[in-house]
Amino acid sequence: MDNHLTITLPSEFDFQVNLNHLKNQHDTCLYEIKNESIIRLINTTKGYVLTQINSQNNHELIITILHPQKISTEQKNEILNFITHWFDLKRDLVPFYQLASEDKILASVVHTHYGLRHIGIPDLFEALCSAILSQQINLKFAAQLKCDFIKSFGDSITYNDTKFWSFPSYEKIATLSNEHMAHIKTTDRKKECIINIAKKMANKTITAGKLIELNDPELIVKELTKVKGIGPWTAEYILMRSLRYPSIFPVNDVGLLNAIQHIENLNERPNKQDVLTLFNRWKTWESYAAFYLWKTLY
DNA sequence: AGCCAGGAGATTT
DNA sequence: AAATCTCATGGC
Repeated sequence: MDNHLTITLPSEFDFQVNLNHLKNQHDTCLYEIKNESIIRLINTTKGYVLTQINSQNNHELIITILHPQKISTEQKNEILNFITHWFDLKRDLVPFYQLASEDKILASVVHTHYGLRHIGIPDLFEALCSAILSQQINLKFAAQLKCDFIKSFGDSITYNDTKFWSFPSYEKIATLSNEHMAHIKTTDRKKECIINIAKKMANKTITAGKLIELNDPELIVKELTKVKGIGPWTAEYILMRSLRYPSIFPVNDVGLLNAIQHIENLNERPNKQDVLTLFNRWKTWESYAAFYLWKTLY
C-alpha cells in the first residue's frame, strides 16, 4: 500500500500514553482523536496532507495518508520529519528515565506517564504565536484563544464531514492589521507583535534555520528577545518546544513553580534560585523534567 | 468578588 | 537597576 508510511519507534515510547496526553489537552483545533488514532492536517511545501497516525505495538507508527490520493516523495519526507519532531522521536529517553525514576520529585510523574514524549510544536510561527497569545492568561482560555485564531485565519479541509485545520501561515498574518483581529480576545499589543513577527518571518528576518545555526541557547534567547513581544519566557518556550533543546529550564514559568510547590508541599512558591538549584540535578534533561512537571498541573 | 493566569514593555521610583 | 503599572479576559 503506497498510502502508508511507517516510523520505527524508539524503545521508550507508549502510543496510548501520548494519545491520552493529546486527548487531555484543551482543544487545540489542530488534530482530532478518532478510533484511538490521531488525525491531523500537515502542511507541506506542496500542499496540505491529511494524515492518520496510530500504532498497534509501540514498535512503529503507522501513518495513513487520507488525502490527497497521491503525494510526492518529498512530501512524504516532510510528513515523516514533522511527526518525528512532534513526538521527539529521535531522543533516547533511557538516561532520562534512569535519572528520573530515582528522583523524589520526578519519580511519580514519570511512572504515571511512562513512554510520553515531549510533545513539541514543530512550526516556529505556531510556537511563537501560541506562546505570545498565552502569556499571562490561564491555559484553558489560552487554548480557546489559539483556536479562535486558527479558525479565523487558518486553512481547512473537510473530510468525512469533519473540518481539519492548519495553523495560519505567517504569509497570511503578515498582510493583516489589528482591525482584522478585532474579535480576538487579547491585547492590542499582542496582536501587533504577532503581525510584526509574521512580517519578519515573511521577509526571512526570522527563520528557524537561522536560529538553529546560532547553535547556542543563550545566543538564541538573546536574538529572540530583541523582537518586541518576545521575552525570556517566550524565548525559552521556543527553545524547548520548537527548537527542541533538551536542557532548557523555564525558571520564569509560573506553572512550573506552582507544580514544584505542589509536589514539594511548600507553603509558598519556590523562588528562582531554589528552582535553579533544583534543576541542577536534572542537567541535560531540564526540558523533559519541566514537561513532566507540567503534567502534574492538569 | 477578587485574585490570579505556563509575561512583557513602559513608566516611575 | 529595581519596583510598579498596564494590558484583556476568563477561570475558579
